[in-house]
Amino acid sequence: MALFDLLGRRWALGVIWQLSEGALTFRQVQARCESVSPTVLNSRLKELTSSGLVARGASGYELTDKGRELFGLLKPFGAWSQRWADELPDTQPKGRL
Amino acid sequence: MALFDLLGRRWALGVIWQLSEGALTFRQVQARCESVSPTVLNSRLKELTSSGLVARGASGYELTDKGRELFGLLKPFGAWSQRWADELPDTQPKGRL
DNA sequence: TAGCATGCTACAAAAAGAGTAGCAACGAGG
DNA sequence: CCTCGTTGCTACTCTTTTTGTAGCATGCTA
Repeated sequence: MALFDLLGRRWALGVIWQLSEGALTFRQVQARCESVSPTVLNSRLKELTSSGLVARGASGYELTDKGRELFGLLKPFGAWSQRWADELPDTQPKGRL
Repeated sequence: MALFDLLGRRWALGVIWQLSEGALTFRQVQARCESVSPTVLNSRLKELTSSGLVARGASGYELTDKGRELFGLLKPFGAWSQRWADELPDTQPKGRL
């Protein structure tokens, strides 16, 4: 459950997803996750770093081996979410309570 | 990203995980996710229901076919998180900022 | 030295979540 | 019919998390 606690925070999954395509600087991550505030991004980055999923390399933040492992598990979600969105024409995927 | 937005809310992943073992009543889910408040549980359940991942059956809430598909993708996380927790002896998995 | 990008912190306001109470609806037992 | 217990859920208050905007310190280039 600790993993779900870590990943169940806003932008945690998004950051990992963005980082999977290669190392990114702080501001690059920020730009790709459009509405993420630097405060939260910094928190997520610290959490993910101290969890050994992300590390700082020469060219910015990047996934560690563990992080890439996790992304391997996460990758199928991309394709699945496509189909899911397609087959969900009548409901609002972004439905906020 | 809509999927990550949905799953990146507290207890969303946990609820799906619990429901994977069979239908549960509202209070049963509540009991298994120890610290989830009824307010949030109700929100998550509504969100997941309107996203077509969860439905109400005779014996409570249960995963739909889509929900079970998603759980199929989620399942490997269980084993992976074990190893991850083992290899992370010096940091706090529950580290709150 | 001036300019610019980067990583990050400060701070206040807003949103989400936790925790506790309690209500309406239902069935079982008396 | 009247309790008793269970269930799904809402109300309400308080705390934590997230947002949004500013801005600072550092490092590089010119």
